[in-house]
Amino acid sequence: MATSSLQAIRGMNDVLPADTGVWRYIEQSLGDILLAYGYREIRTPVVEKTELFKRSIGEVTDIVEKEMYTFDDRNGDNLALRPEGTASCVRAVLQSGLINQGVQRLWYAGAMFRRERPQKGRYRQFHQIGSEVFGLSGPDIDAEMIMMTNRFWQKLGIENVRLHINSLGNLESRSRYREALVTYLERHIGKLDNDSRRRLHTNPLRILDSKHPDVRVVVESAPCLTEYLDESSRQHFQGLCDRLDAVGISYVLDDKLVRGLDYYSDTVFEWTTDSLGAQGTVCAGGRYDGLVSQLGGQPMPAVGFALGIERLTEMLPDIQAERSPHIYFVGVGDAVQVALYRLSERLRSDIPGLRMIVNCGGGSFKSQFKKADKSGATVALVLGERELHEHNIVVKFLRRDAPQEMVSYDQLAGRMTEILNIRERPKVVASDAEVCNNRQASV
RNA sequence: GUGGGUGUAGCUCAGCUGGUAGAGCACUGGAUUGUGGCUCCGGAUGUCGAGGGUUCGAGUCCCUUCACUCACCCCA
Repeated sequence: MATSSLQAIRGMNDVLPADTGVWRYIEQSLGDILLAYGYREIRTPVVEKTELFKRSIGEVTDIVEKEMYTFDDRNGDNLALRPEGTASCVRAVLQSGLINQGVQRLWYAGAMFRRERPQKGRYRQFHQIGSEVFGLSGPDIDAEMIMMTNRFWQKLGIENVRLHINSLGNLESRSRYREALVTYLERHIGKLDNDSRRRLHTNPLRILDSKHPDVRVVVESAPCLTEYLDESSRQHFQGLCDRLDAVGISYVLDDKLVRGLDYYSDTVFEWTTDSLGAQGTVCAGGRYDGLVSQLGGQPMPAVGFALGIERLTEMLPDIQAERSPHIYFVGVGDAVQVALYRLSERLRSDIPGLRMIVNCGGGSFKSQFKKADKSGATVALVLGERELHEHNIVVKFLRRDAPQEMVSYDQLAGRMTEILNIRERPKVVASDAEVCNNRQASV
């Protein structure tokens, strides 16, 4: 790789044709499940005012302090590439008034940006699929989301993931706990590493999931978050556990699980794996009942989660979606070139869903057949001078030991349909409204 | 931001104590002048990541820098 100047930005990757199939497979599979649970898609801009993220994620989090891509717009606004999806989603829902139109089950997918040092499973531009629900305060919706994510893994065939759950309690109990924790940690300050000391007064809960061995020992006997929960938080959390038990989803109660973003309260959860090295979190989320009002709306309960697509792609076996062409159309000789396109275009019209590569750039029979083989096509159609005169086409099987056939122009589409067993993809419905209309029409 | 490892052909890599590049795969042409996959024969390909230094001479040694990668950190 000698070209140095025209490279992609560090930590921002191309997804090449060999991999786009996996991406599509993930996006489509998860999109289907979200649709099945009644979640609707929302799309928001990649750029927002920096202020939005400061007020939601938290001023003293690492994301806001040192990982955001920010810049001044020409009018003086300070803007940022979004480091996560929740803040934008809340903003959009407030701005549009959707928040006042009853319960909203929403999902989004898109690129997020954090300026971190790249490593396995962590990139500066990465892609998340996430979901946010507004207007429900009970543990039922928390459970629903976890059930839905559980279904993601089933659908994708991912088995080596574990669910961790915890409750952070409401704002009051959390700040009481925070005080107790700080008091405790200050007594053991000698054993804390620099990072933990720095956090002691900015984001002390994060010290709980430190990987530093000495710090872990200190944390072992720290005050327990669970003991500070009030009755309603306890009941909420118990309600979640009961529902997970009921559907047979196993989980680890992890009282050291806190999340890095400030806005979480009560339920937090995390799906992790040990097959991804240091970046083991595949999907994470939780409840954030305070965020909507924090951003200027009426108080409104909310839950959400996000998952990292790159991390999923690395956990998936090579599921090469069947995308090879059905037909490679070989055409040799100047005289056949016009007829070649008359036939191939007619064939495309006659067989919806047909995947066909028409040879371009000329070449001998031999070289065209080599390309046909390499394309992975099931059959080669052959049009040469001879076929042109006799008004027929040679059908040659590339993957099966069968004699080649001679077919007339008029029989071609019929014979190809027999051979290739093509299923047309179901039509995508444009909008929810259209679904309703269709339903009424068919009643 | 901090540490470790690695940068040689499109890909995977070899290149001993310094003597100015090689293999396999892939690509391409032919054997087979209208038929791919197997076999055989031939061909093209490199600013040896970049810049500087030491040396008669640097892929090889030294410095700087960039990128990739893993871990810390962070988090999806």
